[in-house]
Amino acid sequence: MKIQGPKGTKDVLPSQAYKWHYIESKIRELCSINGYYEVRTPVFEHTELFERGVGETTDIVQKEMYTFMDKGGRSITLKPEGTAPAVRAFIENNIFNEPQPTKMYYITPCYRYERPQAGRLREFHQFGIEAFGTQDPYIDAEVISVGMALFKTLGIRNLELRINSVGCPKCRKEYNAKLKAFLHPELLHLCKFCQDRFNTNPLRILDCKEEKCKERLANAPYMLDNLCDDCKTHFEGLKKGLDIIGLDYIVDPKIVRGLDYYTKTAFEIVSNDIGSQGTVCGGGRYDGLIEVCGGPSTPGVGFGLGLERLLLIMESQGISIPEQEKIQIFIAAMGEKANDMAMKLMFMLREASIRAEKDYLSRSLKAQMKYANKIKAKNVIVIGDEEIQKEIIRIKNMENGQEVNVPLNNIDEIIKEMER
RNA sequence: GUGGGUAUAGCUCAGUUGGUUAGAGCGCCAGAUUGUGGCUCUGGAGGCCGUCGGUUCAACUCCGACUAUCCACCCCA
Repeated sequence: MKIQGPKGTKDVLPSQAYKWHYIESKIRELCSINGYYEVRTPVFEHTELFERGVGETTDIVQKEMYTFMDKGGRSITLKPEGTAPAVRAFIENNIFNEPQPTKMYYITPCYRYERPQAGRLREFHQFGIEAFGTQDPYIDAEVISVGMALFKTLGIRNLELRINSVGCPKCRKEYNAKLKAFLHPELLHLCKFCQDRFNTNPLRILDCKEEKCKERLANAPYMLDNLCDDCKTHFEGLKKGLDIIGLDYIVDPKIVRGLDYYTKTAFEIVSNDIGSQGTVCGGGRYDGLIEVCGGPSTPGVGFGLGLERLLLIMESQGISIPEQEKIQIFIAAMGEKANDMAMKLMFMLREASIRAEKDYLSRSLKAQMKYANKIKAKNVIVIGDEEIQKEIIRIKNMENGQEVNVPLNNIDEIIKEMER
């Protein structure tokens, strides 16, 4: 019986890995320019970190985590997101004692037990950044700008930046009461999902796509209109910050984040090109999270960005990625002696950092030429008895078909000829 | 967790109203005079038609279950 990869996982094959390398290199370059430094945290953490950090009531914690007992009887969970582990590392290593803000980024696999669909896997990869230690709304704008800059450098178009404020614990509590008071008499007229949401996540009701719900909720109060002075000032600061750096945005009072830790700023970057899972980047501020995880009261802001979704958008927009480097020279050999010579020559060329390759399947010369063509080798060296005897090899340029003779033992000359 | 689609060669897919040796294109391998690729031509390998059960004289084709996969809901990156 054939063994398959687990549901919701995807191999990145050798012929495709260059796409990931390309995106990762762009990310690292961008983070460096913006002053974010990489943090690498384990793929698994104590379950409690996510229960506290992500929130006990969230779908992620309640039904989507890969949780198991290790042999020491500890409850372990594969990370479902990157922020909580980054926060844990920040606290555990006392980074809060260093000059603030602390700006870090990560590229990491994440695990969520969900039904796979377009743009959603059980193992997926996230690029995220976090800025700890300041409440300045301009750093919220900076964080958003890093996400937007990545899309820009990759040539991705047609994205929408949507921003909102989800308030702070103080004003959210008042607002929740107000919202529930509004919703309660409407409850029977809403769809069954919304009736469930009333208890679990009333904010989500505002985002329901059912027509009848939309009608009933036309006059519902929004968090955005009920912010306390502090949160209101912060949101104005964010908008001003985005204006200053010239980022277009849409204020969308319906944006809700699914993780409990968000406060004030919430934002999404959305694409219409990849099906229903259009949010490619989502994030916001989480001023209570570090304290909840056992650290000193410290504000923070960040985002997570799905790399598979990023790749999907690039694919659907026909954005080309520089291909991986091809073999520079293929060494075709005829006969045992020539094969030994090819082996030696190949390693000498590689020592000189030339991407050289030879035949390993005892193919005929013709088949070796075909193979060289197929792997897009730029040049082919042909070695046979005649060449060994004369100590001269022939280099063929595969683009124009021209051949030249070069002394067998002169690596410099060979390299010069093939770069011609 | 809920709903819908799909399952035939390595890949993308055909396969007539159930009927006898299951096909194509691409890919792979080998040839087209003796030591040279791309184009073309010829040949070859490769399928328990997802699995199990049922209907039938007869099932790739019809029915059921299971599994896998895709898409959508939920939710999220």
